[in-house]
Amino acid sequence: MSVSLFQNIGRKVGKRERTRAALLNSALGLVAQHGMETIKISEITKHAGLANGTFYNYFTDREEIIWEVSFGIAKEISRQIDDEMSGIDDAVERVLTATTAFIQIAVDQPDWGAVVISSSQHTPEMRKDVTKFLRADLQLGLDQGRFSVMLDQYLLDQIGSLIIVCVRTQIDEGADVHLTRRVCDYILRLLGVPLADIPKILAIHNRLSEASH
Amino acid sequence: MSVSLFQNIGRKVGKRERTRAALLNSALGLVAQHGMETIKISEITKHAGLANGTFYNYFTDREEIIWEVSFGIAKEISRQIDDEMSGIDDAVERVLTATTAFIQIAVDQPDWGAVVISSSQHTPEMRKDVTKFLRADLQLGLDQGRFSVMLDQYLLDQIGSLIIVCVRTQIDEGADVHLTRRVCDYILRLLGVPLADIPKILAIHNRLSEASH
DNA sequence: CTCAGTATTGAGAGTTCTCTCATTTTTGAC
DNA sequence: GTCAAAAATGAGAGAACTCTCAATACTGAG
Repeated sequence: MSVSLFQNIGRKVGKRERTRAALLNSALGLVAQHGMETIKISEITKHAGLANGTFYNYFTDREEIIWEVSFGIAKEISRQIDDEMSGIDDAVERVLTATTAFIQIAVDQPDWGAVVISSSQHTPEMRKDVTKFLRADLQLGLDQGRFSVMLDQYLLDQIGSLIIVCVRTQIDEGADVHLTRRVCDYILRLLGVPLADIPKILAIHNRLSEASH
Repeated sequence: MSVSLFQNIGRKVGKRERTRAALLNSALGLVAQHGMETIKISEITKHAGLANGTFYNYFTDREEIIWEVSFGIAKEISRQIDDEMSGIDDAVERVLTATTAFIQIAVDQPDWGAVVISSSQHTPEMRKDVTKFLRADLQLGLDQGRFSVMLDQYLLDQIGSLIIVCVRTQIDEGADVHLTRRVCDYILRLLGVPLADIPKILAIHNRLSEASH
């Protein structure tokens, strides 16, 4: 889990791929520290132990490497969430699992979390990506009569922003599973799950998620 | 309402104040267009019809003018909201009025809205300021037994983020009072107001706010 | 080991800004 | 109208980067 994202483990992987991965990793670390906007090419290469000019053998400009870093992380997080969700049928449980897993990953790997936060602000395209995995499950929950809310991009953006605030708070102030539980509570409230039902639902979810680890 | 914020209307106001206001207004417009980070001093002066060096007679650097712009807007919005809230006693109605007024102001004056959005991302201090006006009313609602939720900074940040998403959506896609009504709904749900009570509360609120205009 | 193909290097030309300051212009009290 | 104080000006020194490219170093197939 704590292995770098852009690392080709293959023994005899071409040098080209290794250098490329070094640059991507370096950029990932720096974006996490200083945000996406202010990062310098010369910092990326220096931090990767390479000469300035090497950057331009691999990327045309800052935009390009930032985009690839964001996209790589989004893809990897999606993959991990999909893994965790296989075999869960109940719509409510799926929403909670996806939310919890996403926050867990972003908080465990603060570099990733920082990039997710930056991306959600600067790359609207990425924002939709983050909430995409929720849409189908929310629709399922509506079909099952579990939610009472209007499903559209606005709702997804609102739920996404709750999740982002949860991640940001935990990155700033330290991991705290209570904050994750509270955001699950908030999301269920927002979706129109009756207040009286929520404690039981959360208890079941927490029991399930602890059992699976 | 559509008059510029940093404009001293006084007939014979000192030249110093007028130039200062011109710079602040220019910065406000540019921050709204290009965000807080990437704004250039030379753009500010050019857009204000002044020479480059003049900037430094008034501000030490970019940070300072950005801070003053943000602070000025936050103060003015607070003032306008306070006006609107005088004489409202019911905690729930106060929360809805403050929320609606804030969104209304930010959307009517997109420059202000853009700055509020930028500030909420880059200046944590400003984020607390924006939610400060809510804290007392939420406490009041808890005392009155109207809300069922734990009140702390995390809750305020979450509610603040719902409001910011509402503002951002309306700035991007055009003003739409339905989105404001929906965020009021979401906030009441999040605060633990029973689902069954919410439609009536919102109907009363909308009637009141239309009557007062 | 050889050598052609790859990859890396870093000096520097070019660009874009910030911030200073000697000079010029404007202001307003008398 | 005068004139000292206040304000504005803009050329330019300096800093910080980006991106290029000729030169150099490395790699691995034969």
